Amino acid sequence: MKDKMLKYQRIAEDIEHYIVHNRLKQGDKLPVLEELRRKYEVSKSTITKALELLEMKGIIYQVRGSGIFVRRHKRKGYINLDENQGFRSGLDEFQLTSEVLKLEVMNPSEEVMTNLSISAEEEVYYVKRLRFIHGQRLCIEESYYKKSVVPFLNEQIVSESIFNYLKEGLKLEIGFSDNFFHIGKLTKTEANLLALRTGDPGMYYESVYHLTNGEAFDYSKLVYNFQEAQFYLQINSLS
Amino acid sequence: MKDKMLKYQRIAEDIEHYIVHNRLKQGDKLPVLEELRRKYEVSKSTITKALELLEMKGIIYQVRGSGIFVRRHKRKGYINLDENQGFRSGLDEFQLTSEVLKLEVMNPSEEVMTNLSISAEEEVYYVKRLRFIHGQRLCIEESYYKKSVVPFLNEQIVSESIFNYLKEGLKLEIGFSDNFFHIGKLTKTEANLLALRTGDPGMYYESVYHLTNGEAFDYSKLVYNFQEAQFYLQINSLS
DNA sequence: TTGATAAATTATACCGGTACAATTATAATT
DNA sequence: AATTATAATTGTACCGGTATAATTTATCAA
Repeated sequence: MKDKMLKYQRIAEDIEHYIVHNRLKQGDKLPVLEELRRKYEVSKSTITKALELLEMKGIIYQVRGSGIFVRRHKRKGYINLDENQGFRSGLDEFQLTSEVLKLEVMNPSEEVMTNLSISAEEEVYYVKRLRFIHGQRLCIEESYYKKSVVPFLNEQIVSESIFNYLKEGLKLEIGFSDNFFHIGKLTKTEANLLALRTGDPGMYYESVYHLTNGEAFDYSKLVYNFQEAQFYLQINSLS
Repeated sequence: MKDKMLKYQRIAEDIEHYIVHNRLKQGDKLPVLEELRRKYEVSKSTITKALELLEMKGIIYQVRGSGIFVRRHKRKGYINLDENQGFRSGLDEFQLTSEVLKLEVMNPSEEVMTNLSISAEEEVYYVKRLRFIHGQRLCIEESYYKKSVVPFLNEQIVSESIFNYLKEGLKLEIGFSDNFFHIGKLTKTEANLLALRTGDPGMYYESVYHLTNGEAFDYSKLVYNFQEAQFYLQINSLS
């Protein structure tokens, strides 16, 4: 769990726990920087780094001349897109299960080659799953993993959280992802899998995940059930 | 334009321009940190800050021990949700126009009171627009602005970019926003406005915008045309 | 040629300092 | 009481330093 956590990470985590544990709400004031610095016995810049991390995560916001405040929104039950590597929603997990429809090694199609920037020779794992949230059909998921990065997958792993396996098992570090989506009408096949009707609304979501060194290793296509899926996204002004 | 730009902002902008101007692509290497430091004649930490900003914007990624690389995805025509304050898509703007359906001062409904954290007495501007992209119906937009923050709006302002007016005209600084969305079927009224059919797919998108001091000032509800709207979202692993 | 080992490169963590800008609290003035 | 000027608070910009971890390159041995 704590492979050798950095100071600022540990502090950020501690402050987040403090916020959650004490049930602080939007706008509540945290101790001032200098006070935090004394408490954790680190330099000012380390505290600043920790707070910056929390700010990016949408946990706090800082106001110059004023203080450090808690940032929280009220709505529950939304999938947080900011941290959708395995659908963790802050601290309380969603109850997700999966039915594996297909698992095989194959050569990439044109589409997969483009999105993963690989040649036709390079092999990929293909995983097709039906995912459930609280027992309801949430989405159809088709994923392609570079075999050179993810050398082994089996039914067992794939029926649980793949990203958890990638991080804990393979010690892969995910750096960033590109995500594309649009709305459309379900085909007959899709509708059948989601227990909906042909032509019903669906959200088509594509992701390309990259390691910290920039290498793309996973291309995934999802089709969401319009009745079950609702999303949250926090956006910070960058300046 | 350059109210008094900070060093790291100016440098970040310069590097971004360099990337665009020289048409660098995904994975291209930028000069090493020490070289940039010499070029811009600033301290290491200022360069670091500039690069951090570019990294958050999804322009570059950095690899320890290796270097600084350009991050670009290929797809065009997607609305970038990361910088959707007025729908700027990087450097090339979308061709957006608006038809104003309603503009008035009113007292907030329960829904608006909740989302803006205000009382029934506080007045808000209500703006309803139909927005077009390249002449096609893109979305219906209903926005509520706190009158205490946005004291004046007129037909002229509202028919153009409201956020541009808020930033340039009122010098408001937007800090962050909470965004919620889900998929559904269009009502008759919505379908009429978007020139679609009742029951066609639609994306329902809600935003709450906050100033840098944390105060919520704008609550907006959008309904997107499924045929026109496609979205892009870059997500960085935070650690 | 291969594969292991060492060295150089490069970004990041962390320190502690000064200066400054935005806000808030206090005092002075009307 | 309300306004205005002043001071204190507080987060941010920027500096330049040491140490370290990840990667790449160079070196050496088999």
